[in-house]
Amino acid sequence: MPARVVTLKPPTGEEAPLCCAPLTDSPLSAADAAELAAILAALGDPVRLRLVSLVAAAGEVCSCNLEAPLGKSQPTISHHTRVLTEAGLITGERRGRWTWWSVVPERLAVVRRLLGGE
Amino acid sequence: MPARVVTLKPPTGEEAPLCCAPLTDSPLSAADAAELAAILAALGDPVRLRLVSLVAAAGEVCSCNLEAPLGKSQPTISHHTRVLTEAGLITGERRGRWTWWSVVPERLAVVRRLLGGE
DNA sequence: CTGTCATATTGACAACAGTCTATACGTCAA
DNA sequence: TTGACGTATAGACTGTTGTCAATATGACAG
Repeated sequence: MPARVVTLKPPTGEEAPLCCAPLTDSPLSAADAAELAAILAALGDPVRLRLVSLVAAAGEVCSCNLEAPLGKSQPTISHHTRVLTEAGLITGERRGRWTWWSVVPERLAVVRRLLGGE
Repeated sequence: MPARVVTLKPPTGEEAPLCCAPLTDSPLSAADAAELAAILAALGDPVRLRLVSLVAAAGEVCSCNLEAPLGKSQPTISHHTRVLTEAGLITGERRGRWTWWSVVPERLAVVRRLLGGE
């Protein structure tokens, strides 16, 4: 089992404005649409959705505990964690040999709000 | 401009259970993940997102008023409206020669709830 | 019936995405 | 340093997706 704590760098330097009104209120700008679409596309895969769900429900999960429940190979899991990380939906924290993943709740909140959340 | 009102058939017969707890509370089943992912994938395209946004903001829009703001050809618009319809996110209503599109707010609400909306 | 107009469908093509095997990289223990 | 182990990357393959030109469908007007 893991031991020390070494925070990973924020994998992408992308800063997300993505702030404003729900898309049901006023037409999205092309730029906002592109950014929101990128997040939604990251969530638009069954394996990644379940991955996010597993991580969210557990609080923290290491990659080694994702392969079995998702039924995918290690490189495939690594691929999906990367996509989700680049979308800002999860973050990885390296502790020794293990990488522990957790969700970024604010990112999901952004999606909810843009989708018309009250 | 249009005239008579003839409601379109519900384009896909798919009935969506997709009911339960937010994916942040407990791991999604493979089936729920597949269905939610399909909706999110439909929203995971900039053109479709803006299309939904345009329709939602205007209440109702006919296809002929989508080509210009989205900068896509007529068949491409038709393609995207179909994808969104099959995902249950918009519905089309035929009035004479025009098809008027409107959003299905409950469908967006489903997404928000599954994404952890309170 | 015929022509016109709005929308849908078809077919084609390039680009992308999900998956795997093989391999490289980093970290810890001895 | 060396070996073992968890994770990341590279490369290849396949299936899907966004797009458009061409064509079909369906509705209204005359």
